[in-house]
Amino acid sequence: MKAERMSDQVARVVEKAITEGQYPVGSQLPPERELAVRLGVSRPTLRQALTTLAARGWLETRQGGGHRVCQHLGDGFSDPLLALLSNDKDYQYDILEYRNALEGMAAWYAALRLTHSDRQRLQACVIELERSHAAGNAEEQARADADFHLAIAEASHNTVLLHSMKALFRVLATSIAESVFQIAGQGDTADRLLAQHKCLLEAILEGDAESAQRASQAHLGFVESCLNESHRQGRQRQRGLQAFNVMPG
Amino acid sequence: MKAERMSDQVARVVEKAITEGQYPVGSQLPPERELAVRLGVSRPTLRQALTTLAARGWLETRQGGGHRVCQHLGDGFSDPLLALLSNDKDYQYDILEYRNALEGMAAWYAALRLTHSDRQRLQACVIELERSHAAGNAEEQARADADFHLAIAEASHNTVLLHSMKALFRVLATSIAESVFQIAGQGDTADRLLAQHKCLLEAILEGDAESAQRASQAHLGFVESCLNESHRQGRQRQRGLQAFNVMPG
DNA sequence: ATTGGTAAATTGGTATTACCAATTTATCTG
DNA sequence: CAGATAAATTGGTAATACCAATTTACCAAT
Repeated sequence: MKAERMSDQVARVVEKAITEGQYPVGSQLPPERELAVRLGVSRPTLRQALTTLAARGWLETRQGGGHRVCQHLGDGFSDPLLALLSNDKDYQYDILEYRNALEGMAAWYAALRLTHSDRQRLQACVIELERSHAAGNAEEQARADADFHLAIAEASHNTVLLHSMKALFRVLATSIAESVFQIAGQGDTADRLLAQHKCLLEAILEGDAESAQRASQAHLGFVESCLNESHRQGRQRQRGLQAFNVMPG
Repeated sequence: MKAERMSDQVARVVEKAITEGQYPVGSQLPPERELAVRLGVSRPTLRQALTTLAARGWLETRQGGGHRVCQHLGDGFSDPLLALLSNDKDYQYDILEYRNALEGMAAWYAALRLTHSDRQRLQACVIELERSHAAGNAEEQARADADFHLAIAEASHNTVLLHSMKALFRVLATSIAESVFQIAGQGDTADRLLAQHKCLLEAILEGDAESAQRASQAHLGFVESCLNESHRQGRQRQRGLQAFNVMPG
C-alpha cells in the first residue's frame, strides 16, 4: 500500500489543528522555521503542506508577515471547475438553471427567516441598486446586483447555501458585469430589472415565501430571455428554465 | 502594490496551459526538472506551484510516476468549508435544505431531459438499491443511495449541477452512511425509503417534472423526519424544510 | 516472439544550507 | 510621545544532494 507523503500528512495535521480551534480564525501560525522543527520536517516539506492549505482557502500568507488563518473561511479559495464553467458560454444556461435553484431557495427561506437587521440590509442594497441604476454605471450595477442576492442568501440563514452562492458569485463576477453591460443597452430593460428586484424585496419583506421564490425565478427567466440567444452547441436540450419558472404555486 | 509571488505566477501559467488544452486530461506534465528549466524557476518553486494545482484538483502526482492532469476535473478537490459544515451536526438541516434544492432541481430536469441510456442507468441503480436493501448492508445502501442521486444529476444534463452534487456527496459520504445506519433500525423505514426511491424513478421515467420534484422533496422530508431530532443550537429557526416541501403543485 | 526477472534510468519527495525581500519590532533622537 | 532608522524576524527563492517509487531497458529462458 502506498504511503501518504509526508507533506500531505503535515497538511492534515495543521488543518485539523485549525478546525479544532488551536489556530482560531485570524490568528497567526507559528513561524515556518519553528513549525518545521515542531513537526519534525524540513522547511521545504512544511512549505509544501502550507501551500496546500493556502490553495484550499485555509491560509493567507504574506512575505515577512506570517501565515494567518483566513478571516472568512472558504473565501480564499475557488472551485477551479466552477470557474471554468462559469466563463464558458456553452454553460451559461447551466449556470442560470443552477442560480435559479439556489436563488429560489434563498428567496424562500429569506422570506421565512428574515430578521430586523436583514430587513435593513436588504433595503440598503436596493437603495444601492437604485443609485447605481440612476448613475448608469454597469460595473456598480453588477456589484450591487451581487450584493443584493448575497444579502438574500444571508437572510436565508442557511450557511451552506450562503457559502455556495458566495463561491458562485465570486466566479460569476466577470460574466455578470458583462450581462449587465449587454442588457443596459436594451431600452427599458434596466428599469424592468430594477422593478423585479423591488418586487422580490417586497415579497421577502412580506414574508411570502412562495411569492419571493416566484419573483426570484421570474427575474432569472427575464435575465435569460434578455441574453444573447447564441446558438447552443452540443446536445439538443429543452429550455428548462422557462418551464421551471412555472412551478406550481 | 505587492507583487504576485513567483510560484503563484507559475501556477497560473500551468493552469492556463491545462485549461487551454496544452495538457489534455490524463496527460503527463513534463518532468519537474525540465519544466523548472523551461519556466526559468527553481525546482522548489515549481513544486510550490504544482502543489497548489494539485490542491485545487487539477493534478495528481505519484512519486516516480510523474504529474498527470486529473482524469475527472473537479474530482480531485474538495471544498474544505463544505466538508467542515457537512460533518457538523449543527448544520445538518442546512445541508438537507441545500440538498432539497439541488436534488429537486436534478429530478425536475432529469424528467425533462432523460435519454435512453439515462433510463438504463437509473433502472440499474434502483436494482442496486433493492439488492443492498435486501442484503441489509448499510454501507452498500449508502453507496447505492448516492449513486442513484448522482445518476439523476447526470440525467439532468446540467454540468454545473452535477459538479456541485458530486462535491456535496463526496463530503457527505460519511454522514449519509451514518444516517442510513441510524434509519435502518427504525421498523419499516428502510422499506419506505426504497419505495420513495422507486416513486421518484417512476416520475422521472414518465417525464413528469413536477411529480419528480415533489417525490424528491418528499423523500428528503421523510429523511429529515426520521433523523434524530437533536436539540438545535444557536438561532431559533423555522423548520423550513417541511414548509418548502409543500410548495404549490 | 513472448514472458519474466533484474538492473539502470527517470521521476517525484525530502533535506540542508544560503541568501533575498517584505514585514515587524526595537531603539534612538528630537 | 512621535517619527525615523536599524535590526530582527518572517516568508520566498535557489542550489545541491540524496532517498524512494516508478518506468524503461536489457537479458535470459521458453
